[in-house]
Amino acid sequence: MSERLQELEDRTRFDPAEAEPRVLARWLDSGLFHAAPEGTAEQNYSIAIPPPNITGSLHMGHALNGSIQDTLIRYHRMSAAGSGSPAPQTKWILGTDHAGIATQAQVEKSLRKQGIDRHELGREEFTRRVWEWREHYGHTIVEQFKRLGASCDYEEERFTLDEDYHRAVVQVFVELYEQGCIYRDRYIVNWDPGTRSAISDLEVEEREETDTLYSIRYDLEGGGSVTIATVRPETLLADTAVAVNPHDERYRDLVGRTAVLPLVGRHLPVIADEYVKSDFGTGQLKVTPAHDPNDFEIGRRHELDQVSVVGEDGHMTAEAGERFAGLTVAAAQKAVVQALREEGRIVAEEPYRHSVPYSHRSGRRIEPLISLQWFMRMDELAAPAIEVVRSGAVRIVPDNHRRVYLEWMENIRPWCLSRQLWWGHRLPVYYCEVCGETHVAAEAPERCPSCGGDVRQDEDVLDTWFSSALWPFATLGWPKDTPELRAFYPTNVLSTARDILFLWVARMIMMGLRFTGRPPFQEVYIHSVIQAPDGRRMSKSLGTGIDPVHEIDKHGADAVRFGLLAMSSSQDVRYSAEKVQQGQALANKLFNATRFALLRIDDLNGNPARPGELASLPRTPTASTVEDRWILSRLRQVIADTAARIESYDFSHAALGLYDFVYAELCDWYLEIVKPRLAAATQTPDLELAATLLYILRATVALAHPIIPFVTEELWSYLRDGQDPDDREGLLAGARWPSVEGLKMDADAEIEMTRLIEAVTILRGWRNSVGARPGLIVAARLRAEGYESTGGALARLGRLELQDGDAGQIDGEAPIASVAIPGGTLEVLAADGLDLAAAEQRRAAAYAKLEGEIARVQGKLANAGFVEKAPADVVAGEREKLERLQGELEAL
RNA sequence: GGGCACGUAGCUCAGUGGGAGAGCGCUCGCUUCACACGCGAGAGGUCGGUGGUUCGAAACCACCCGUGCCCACCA
Repeated sequence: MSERLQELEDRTRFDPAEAEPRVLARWLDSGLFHAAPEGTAEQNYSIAIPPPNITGSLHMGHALNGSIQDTLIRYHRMSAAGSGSPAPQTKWILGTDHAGIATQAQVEKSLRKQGIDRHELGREEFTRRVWEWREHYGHTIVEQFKRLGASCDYEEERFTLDEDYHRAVVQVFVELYEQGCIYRDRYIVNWDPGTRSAISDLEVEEREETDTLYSIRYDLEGGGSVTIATVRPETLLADTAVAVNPHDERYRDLVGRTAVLPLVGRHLPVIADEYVKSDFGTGQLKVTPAHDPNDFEIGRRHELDQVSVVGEDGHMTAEAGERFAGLTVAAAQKAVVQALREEGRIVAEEPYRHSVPYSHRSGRRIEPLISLQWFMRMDELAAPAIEVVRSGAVRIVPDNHRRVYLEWMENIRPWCLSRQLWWGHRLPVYYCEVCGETHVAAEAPERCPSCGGDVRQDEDVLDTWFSSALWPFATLGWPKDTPELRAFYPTNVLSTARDILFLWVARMIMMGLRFTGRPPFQEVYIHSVIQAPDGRRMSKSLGTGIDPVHEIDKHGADAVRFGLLAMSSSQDVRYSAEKVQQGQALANKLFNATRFALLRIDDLNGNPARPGELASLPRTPTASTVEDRWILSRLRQVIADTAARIESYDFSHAALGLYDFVYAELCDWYLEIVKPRLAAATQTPDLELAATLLYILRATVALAHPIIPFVTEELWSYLRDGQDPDDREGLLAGARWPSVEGLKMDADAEIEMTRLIEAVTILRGWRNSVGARPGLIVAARLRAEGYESTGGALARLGRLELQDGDAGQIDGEAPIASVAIPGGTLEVLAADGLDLAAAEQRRAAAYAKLEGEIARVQGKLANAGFVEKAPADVVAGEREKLERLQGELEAL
């Protein structure tokens, strides 16, 4: 026995903590994960990772998506191996996102702990500190992806703020500006007082809340009054009109009159606008153009004044008047209500349930306010992006997301691009200090091109998603025409969670089409969201988060990968520790099955000390026994199923199908059946069995590799024969996907084995019910058809001593019991100490059940409707079934 | 308000037109010479409800009840 096998013999269980770091190191050293920029994207396979934030650490979503992508990548890398010369390349594009707001907030927080405010440092020093922070902490998540076994191209890690990347961003901005898509406007935006920046519509989260709806009376000049309703009385200070619906008969006379704003005394015109719903409240609406998006539109239509009373810091401005200036919005609300009450202007107060906007970033309540920002018109970019999805050039899986995408795109609105932050891509916009002209250019002008005056760059940075939108091509060197771009763009699939379908996926499609003329990927796979076991959202703040790295430490990366894939489905799922356990069990099972077989093969080989011997075994198994033919037939099936399931993103069935094959077919039946052959072979070498076993194990380990790469790689180091030219670096990660060529679908073997399995199961049940201990060998006589090749296995697995003899007696003895099995019966002869009463009970129950089934089938066949209308094969099937059941009944 | 899902064994989920399944948990038995993270055998289900289509419905349709998610500018 070789030293390695000797060592294997002592390892009775697979220890991920010990093996995984070792395997990972070999992978990283091998260079196998690096894809050479050769060939075309049509030949190659590529995926661009959704770039994790540098602030992040691996959470369940990353772990699931990492498992999904790595399964795809490894499967395709293996499929490519040996498929041509040179083999197609498989690349998983890796990188991280600078994540403007999130990162800035994180670094600000850590500075604050040291008592430093970013404004003390100034912009340049602050961004320097962020870069420093990134050097220290920004790679955590990449290291964690390695723990998961993710086979990204680590040799080329991108970052959305790299110089090259920045050039791409600037070029896109400048072009879109020159084409008139990007413009600057004073517009009402979602202002986040927490980050003190504008944010986009998509970063706003609505929450249902109960507030007080106040009805407030405004006097009209010349007598009379109007009554408006509001949940935000403090914004009344910024009212510049009162509006009614033009078709509202009640208020026709009011239009054109003037209302007097309480507390302030401002004169407000009463205007007519279609927006006002006559049937809501009093049908009279206060108009606050500076603090409500709808009122802003009304204001534009009627050229109303804009009075801003809420400032960017979330406090009331000077325009709110002396009494309120400087108060927080909440305090101002109380003060305004108090003042109105004193004046007797509050007509009614009632609780009111409505949705309130909050910042997804800071958690603070959004203050709509007017601000000078950069925007991008989207309709022109959206049109082709709608078309590619509509036509199927880009396929969204599962396809119920397709409609959601299309509907959003069809109603797309301008995108607020600028953010009042320091960390990010600074806008390539320059203003002349002298003539005030705006210049948008890739290179900063030294002086104003118009008047020669000094220029200053816009202070703002771009929304992070603007740079993310370029990810699939900016990472490959665009706008230069690089070999990388030719080899890997467009990518094959984008795998991501649903929550960034609009934020990111839609924008990548738009930008990809606009700047490369092609969609950035052919398919979008939207994976599940993993919820906490109790169905709540997994989140740190709720305390419901489960740390995948911790789970990897505990159960191994294979277990976590298997578990997550097995959990995933087309909808959200709850985290299932049991599935991870199942994965761990599978890894261990496969390890032990291989270990067992290898140690026996060493014996079979007939020669203890020649490791090369295995290599000289026949490459293709010559299956001559029924169990060999059967397992190879099943192997063919599981290889084909697994491939089809991976390719159709059906990961849970890929994982569970693999589990079933390994557990049930390979271990419970095949290995159990061949054990006597293995035992016999210790005397006489059995190279045919050795070859078959090796063949099956190599194929099984290889087909499991995309899902559980670590344990399979470890096993490959024992199984590889060193002769395969495609066995790159001696690693399974570079070996080829098992072929179904040479594997036959063997229907006869499947029928025979199914019969055997059923018979053994029935027999074991019988033994259990009569209290036959495993050690007790029961003498029996087989009176059934179809066990010509499997009788030996039946005897061994059923712990029987099969005897020949005429029906009805042996040595003058009549059978003491009979057990119905497919194709006949098994007559049990003398056996002491069996609880035959229990067996009789069991038999009676089986009999009753059979009778019931027969009655049901007979009823069906007696039904004229069924016989006439059901398909012929179904009817024939029922007839056959009836016959079989009657035979079984007879036997009982 | 509009849209998309989901409701199957104690738990988490498969199954989507012809004999109710898996993993875990539970019960019983087993140190059977790979694995006790193991092996074998069991118990456990009016497939949310009602009606319809069909020879036949867990599956298809309608409505109802319950749960979740997304989108949306009614103060």
